[in-house]
Formats: sequence, structure tokens, C-alpha cells
Amino acid sequence: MLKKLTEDQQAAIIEKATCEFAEKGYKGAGLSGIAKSAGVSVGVIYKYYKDKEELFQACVSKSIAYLDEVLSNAGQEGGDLPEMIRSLISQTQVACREHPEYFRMYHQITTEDDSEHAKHMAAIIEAPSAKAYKAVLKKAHEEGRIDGALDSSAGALFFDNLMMMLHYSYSCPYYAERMNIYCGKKLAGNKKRMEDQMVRFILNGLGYQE
Amino acid sequence: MLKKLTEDQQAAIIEKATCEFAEKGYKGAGLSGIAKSAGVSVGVIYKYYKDKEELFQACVSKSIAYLDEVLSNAGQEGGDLPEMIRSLISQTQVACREHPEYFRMYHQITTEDDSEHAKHMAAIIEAPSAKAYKAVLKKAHEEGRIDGALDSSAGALFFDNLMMMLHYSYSCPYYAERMNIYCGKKLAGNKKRMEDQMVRFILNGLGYQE
Amino acid sequence: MLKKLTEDQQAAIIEKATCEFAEKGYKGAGLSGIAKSAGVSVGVIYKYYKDKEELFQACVSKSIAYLDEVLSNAGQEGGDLPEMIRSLISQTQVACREHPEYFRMYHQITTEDDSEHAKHMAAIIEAPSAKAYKAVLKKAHEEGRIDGALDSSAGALFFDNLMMMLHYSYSCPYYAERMNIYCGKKLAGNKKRMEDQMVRFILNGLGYQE
Amino acid sequence: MLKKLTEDQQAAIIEKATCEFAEKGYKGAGLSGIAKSAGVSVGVIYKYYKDKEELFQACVSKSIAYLDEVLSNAGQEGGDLPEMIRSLISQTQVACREHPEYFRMYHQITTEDDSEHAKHMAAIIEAPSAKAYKAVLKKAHEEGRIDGALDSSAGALFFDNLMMMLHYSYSCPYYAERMNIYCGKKLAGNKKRMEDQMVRFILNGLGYQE
DNA sequence: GATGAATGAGCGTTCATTCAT
DNA sequence: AATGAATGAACGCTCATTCAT
Repeated sequence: MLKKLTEDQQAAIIEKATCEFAEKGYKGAGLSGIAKSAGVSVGVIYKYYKDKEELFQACVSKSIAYLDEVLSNAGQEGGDLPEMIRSLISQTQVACREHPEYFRMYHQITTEDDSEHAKHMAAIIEAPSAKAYKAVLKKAHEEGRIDGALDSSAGALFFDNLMMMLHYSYSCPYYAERMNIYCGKKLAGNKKRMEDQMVRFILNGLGYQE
Repeated sequence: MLKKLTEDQQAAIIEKATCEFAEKGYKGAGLSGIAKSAGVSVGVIYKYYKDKEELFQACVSKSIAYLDEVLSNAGQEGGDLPEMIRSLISQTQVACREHPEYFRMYHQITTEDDSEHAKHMAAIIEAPSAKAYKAVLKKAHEEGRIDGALDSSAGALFFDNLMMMLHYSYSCPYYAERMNIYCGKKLAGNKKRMEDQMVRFILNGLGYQE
Repeated sequence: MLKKLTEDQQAAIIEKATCEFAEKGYKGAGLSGIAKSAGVSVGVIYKYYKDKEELFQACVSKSIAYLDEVLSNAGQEGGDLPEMIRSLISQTQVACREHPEYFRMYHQITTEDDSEHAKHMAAIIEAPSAKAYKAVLKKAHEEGRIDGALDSSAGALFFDNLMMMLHYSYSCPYYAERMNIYCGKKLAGNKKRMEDQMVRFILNGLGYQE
Repeated sequence: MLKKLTEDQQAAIIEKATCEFAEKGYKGAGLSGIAKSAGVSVGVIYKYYKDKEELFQACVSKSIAYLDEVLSNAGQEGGDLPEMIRSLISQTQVACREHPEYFRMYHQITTEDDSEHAKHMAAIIEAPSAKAYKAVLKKAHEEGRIDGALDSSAGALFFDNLMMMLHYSYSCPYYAERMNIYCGKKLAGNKKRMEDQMVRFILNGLGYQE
């Protein structure tokens, strides 16, 4: 079995496609542009992916796998809730720098208008972290470490909301500027301080007690 | 037929275009569909707007004006911080139900990939509420009512982040499903309880003291 | 209602499309080629016809209408069977000269491989003449004017077979040459003599008695 | 010719290609499908045939050879004209059932639009049977057994026309349906009766006298 | 000015052909 | 010499934009 498309080229297809989807959305992305920037012919993409949709799904899967890895790395470091949150935030910052396109693509996905498709995507993308966050918070809840009046699933949602906005702030131009507007370049650009602030806000929000 | 477009017709263009853009995204929206549902010809749209992009921007401006109005109404009701937050949240929920298209438009804007353009949009859209929120929090900060270790501008950002995610959850299919995944339909569908939970989380987060 | 496409241009679309389908078959025909040779843009064809298939059907309908007219003109001239046959043959010769593309397209249709579609086309194209021929022959049969041992529907089929081959011989290059090979250019080119020969063969074949 | 492909494989290419061309037409047939069903690679086909067109021509030649064989077998059985005709028809029916693809290939050739090429093909394909039929009829003519007013070459053409339509009716879906439309499924499906009817029509047509 | 039919570049996709292995 | 993955021109079709009316 011979292969003229090297693994690098195959990876380039996904990478460049992800960037294109992230930049222009699903409809706006063009196969010929993707092929060109990946340095391959249009036709060969169809050897690896049935159609545009399947290529898109492959990009999504790749990015989800990456995010899952980042999240599980952060989760496995053990420690108490504050440490876990701190770890999630700092790893997120790294991930956003390494692969901003993943988060931009993710943001594009959330603009999906087809309700059924949107549900499907949400289930794939959100369910794993929802489950993890809810479990952690439920435990802390039962241990009486967080505000008893706060539903742990709502708490998980608010926590994820803040995480998600952080992702966007580090990957999407609009949200990056928004962070600048709110915090000024000095604070916004100081990742360590932003991390501290966010950890504090979240722990406060959950009513966390050591 | 030689007559000028009435103001109603002009408004209809923006209104219908906003719905189309919100529903199908920038690329997915079609000028002929917009013209048809607005009851005008395709050609006349080009008399008022240079191209699709400019029409989109006009819709964006209209949406932003609406959102500003909602927010400033909510803000002007006076009262202390908890009341203001509660008011903002509940007004937002009403607005999201009445005009989800405006919030979806806002969401569309944030996908802008061109950095300069994104900055420009962010400056226009975010600055007013950033200023307002920061002022309120700064005052509370100075009065010692909120966590002294929390930068008031970061606090304003986190607060706005949570607000924004709430908007999305009530207007975009993806985020609606996401809220279901996190909280279950029962809690997610109970707006009053979600409001309570969010107010609590935010006040906690800010370390608010009466 | 304004029209930039004149009736001539609309007719040109059908005419050139018919030629293209006749020349290259359904699959081989290209919309851009048709548009170009008709002097219109590709897009406008889709204003008049939903898709390639519908354009093709319009071409078929046009040619069937023409053939029906030719056949009914020939049929209405009255007279006995020999006269009718003679009339059909000579009118066919004229029709083949005026619109060879109709017959070539018709020949292309018969290569259709999709069984259901082929049935559909056959029903549309063949049924009218089948009915007419069978009626005439049945009457002649009942009057004892044609060979009693010959089923009138089989007789109609054989008659139509010969007619169809005559159409092809006057419109398709292959069949034209075939006629030359069989009869020589002198006889093949002498339409009057070919007509005489064919009338004689058919009347003989049916066992016609005055 | 140096070759690694076995003769079986080479034959398979032609056989499978013929089926594909017959089934889907020239444009519709796909090289990769042919290669796959013949159990060879796409590339090797281009070692034996310059391009798709040349492969098609090779299939045509093979088909023609088969048809010639069938016809000459039928012709060589000797006997008088009625027997010869009956033999040709019944052998044709068998051949059409066994290898409808050959007849469909023949039908495909006749759609050739390029005049010079069409002439060339007609000369190759039609000349032998034309010569044979004309010779037989000329003899019968001279013996006074057939209608003196009928030119024997025209008679041969009409005879071949009827034969050809019979081939089509037994191998091409369109013509099969056409026969049903004319004769009904009962008669059309009864090969023996159709044979009788056709023999009768032809002998009548030629004015044959024993 | 308002109209909407016409335009044509560009889309996703296919497949005859090539060529590195 | 055989392979089959890669190529890229060409397809049917769409839709933002133009312009004759």
C-alpha cells in the first residue's frame, strides 16, 4: 500500500481545515482554500473524508480530543477544589495559545442554527465536561464545602460559563478586545493575575470553604 | 413604480434581515429571501446598503441599540447591587424571549475573525456596559462591599461573562441545549430559579456584603 | 414584469440544449456549453428550469409536440392506408431535414439504462403513435384489408420500427451511412424512390388489399 | 507484447467494461468501477488502452465480432429464405438473452455524432451483413421469388431494420417497454409468436413466393 | 427611484488520467 | 510492469451583485 500523502500532509488537511472553519464558519469555509493551504489537491480530501461535513466532524473530533486531554490532565493533578480550578484555568490558557483555532471553531459551532444538529454537537462537546464538573461540585456540595443554597449543576454551568469565556478571550479577536476593554491591556495581558482573579471569583461564587 | 421606500419598508428590511442572519448566519442568509420577506425588491436593498456586509452591519447596529436599551433600562431602576443584578437578569430573560434574534446577531458578531474589525466592533458594543459595570463595582469596592482582593474591572468582566452566557442560553439553540445538559430541563426551564441561582453565584463571586 | 431574455433567447436555450443532448446524450451534455451556445448565462437557465433534468424534459416535450404535429398532419390528410403511409413517410423526411436534432435526441433517449426512467420515457414518447397506428391497423384488419394471420398490434410495431429506422437514417450520421452502405448513395439520396420502396414493403408486409 | 496481466485478466477488462458501458453509457461508465470489477488496477488499463475512448472502441470491436458470429452462424444453416429468416430471428433472440450487453454496445455506437467516425464504424459493422443480405435477396429477386418492384438493396435494408429493432427490443429497456406498449406483455413476452409474426411480416414485405 | 431577471464567479463534488512507488 | 493514491479540470448548481426597464 503506497501513500503519497504523508502523515504531515494528512495532519495539515485537518489543521488548515480547522483554521478555515474557525475563521469562516462551516458554510464560509471552502474546500479549495483548505486544499490549497494544506498543499494538497481538492480531490484527495474526498479520499479521506466523504464530504465537507465529514471533514468538519473530523476537525471537531480532533479538537475535542485535545480539549479532553487538557481537561483530564488538569483534573488528574489531584488536590483540592481551588487547586483543580487553578490548574484548569492555567492549562486552558496554554491550550488557547497552542491551538486558538480549536476554540474559535468551537465558538463557530455554537452559532449553529439547526436545532437538532446543535443539540447533537452540544451533546458531544459539552457532556463530558458537564459530567466531570457536576461530579466534583456535587462532592464538594455534599461535604458542605460550597454554598448550600447553590444547586451544584447550576454552579457547574456558571463555572463552565466562565471557563468558556476565558477560552474565547484568549482565542477570538472580539473577546480578546473585550477583555482589554474591561480590564485594560496591562491586567488582561497578565495571565497570572487574571488566573488569580478568576479563581477567586469562582471560589467566592461557589461559596467555597476550606 | 416610482416611489420611495417608506420608513416601514426600510425598517422591515432590517428586521427581516436580522431574523435571517440570526437564523442562518451571515453566509447562510440570502438577499433574495430577505427582500421577499421584507416585501421589497432585491435591487433596492443595494440602494440603501452597499453590499451584504453593510446590511449585516446595519442589523448589528440595530441589535446593539436594542441590547443597550434593555441594559440601560435595567440599570436605571436604581437600588442596590443585588437589585440591579436581579433586574438585569430578569430583563434579559424577557428580552431574550421577545427578540432572540438580537442576541443571536450579537453572537454572530463575536465570530468576526478580522482583528481590526473585531476590535472596532468590541469598542462600540462593549465599552458602554463595561464602563457602567466597572463604575458600579468600583463604587461598591470603595465602599468595602465587595471582595477587596478582587479587581473591580475583572469583576465586571466576570459578571458580564455570566450575563452573556445567560443571553446565549436563552437565544441560541446550542447554548439552550448546553443549559439542559448541565441543569436538566426542569431547572433550566425554570427561569425564576435560574435567576436566583445566578444572582447568588454572582454576589458570592463578588464577595458582596450588604 | 420585465424580461431581458427575449423569446428568441428562450427558444435558443431549448434549441441549443436539444442539440447538445442529441449530440452528447444526457450525461454528456453540459449546462455551461448550452448556455454559451444559446448566448445566455448559466444562471438564467435555472430561472426557467429547475435543473438539468427539467431542461431535458422541456426539450423532449418540445420535440414530441413537433413530432405529434407532423404525425397528425400526415394522418389528417385522409385517404386510404397506402396514402396515409405515404404521407407519413414523406412528412417524416421533411421533419428529419428540418429538425434532425429531435430525432437524434430521441435516439439518445432510447439508450437510457435506468429501467423505470426508460419506461416513463417510452410511455410518453411511444404511446400516442402506438395508439394511432394500432387503431388504423385494427380497422383495416377488421375490414379484411390486411393479412388476417398478422396481429394488428405486432403489425403496428413493425410499421413503427421501419418508420423509426427511417427517422434515424435521415438524422443520425451512423444510420445515414448505413443506408448508403445498403442502398448506395444514388438510391439512398433519392427520397422519392426510398419512399416508394418503403411504402411497397410495408403494404406488402401487412398483406394490404385494396 | 510484454505483459504481466494474464489473458484472462485482459479479457475480464473488456468483458466488465462492456457491461459497464452497456449499462451506464459511455459517460456514465467509470474507469475505477471497471477496474474493480475486472480485478485489476486503474493504472494498468492505461497500459493497454490509451484512454477511455480506446477502451470503449475495443469493447465495441469485441461486441461486433460476437454479433457477426451470431449472424453468420444463423446465415450458414442454409435452407430457403423463410428458414434463413426464421433462423436469424430465433438465434438473435437467444443471443439477446445471453449477451444483451453486446447489443446495447452496438446501440451505443450508433449514437456517435462525429460524422467521419460514424461512417467508419458503419462501414466496419454494417458492410458484412449488408453484403450477405443483399446477395441473398438479389438471388431471390433474380429467381422471381420476391416482389419485382422492390429493389433488393432496399429490401435488405428494411429487413435489417426490422432485425435491429428486434435486437433492441430484447436488450434495451426503452425498446423492451416500447414493445410492451405496442403488443402488450402477453404477446411481447411470447418469443415464439413474435418470431412468427415477424417472419410473416418480412416475407410478406418482400413479396416472397415459394 | 424601484424592480427583479440576468449575470458569472465560486461552491461542493466527481472522475479520467498520471506517476511515484 | 502493476498499482492505486493524487491530481485538477470540469461538472451541476447557487446567489451576491448589476442594470435595463
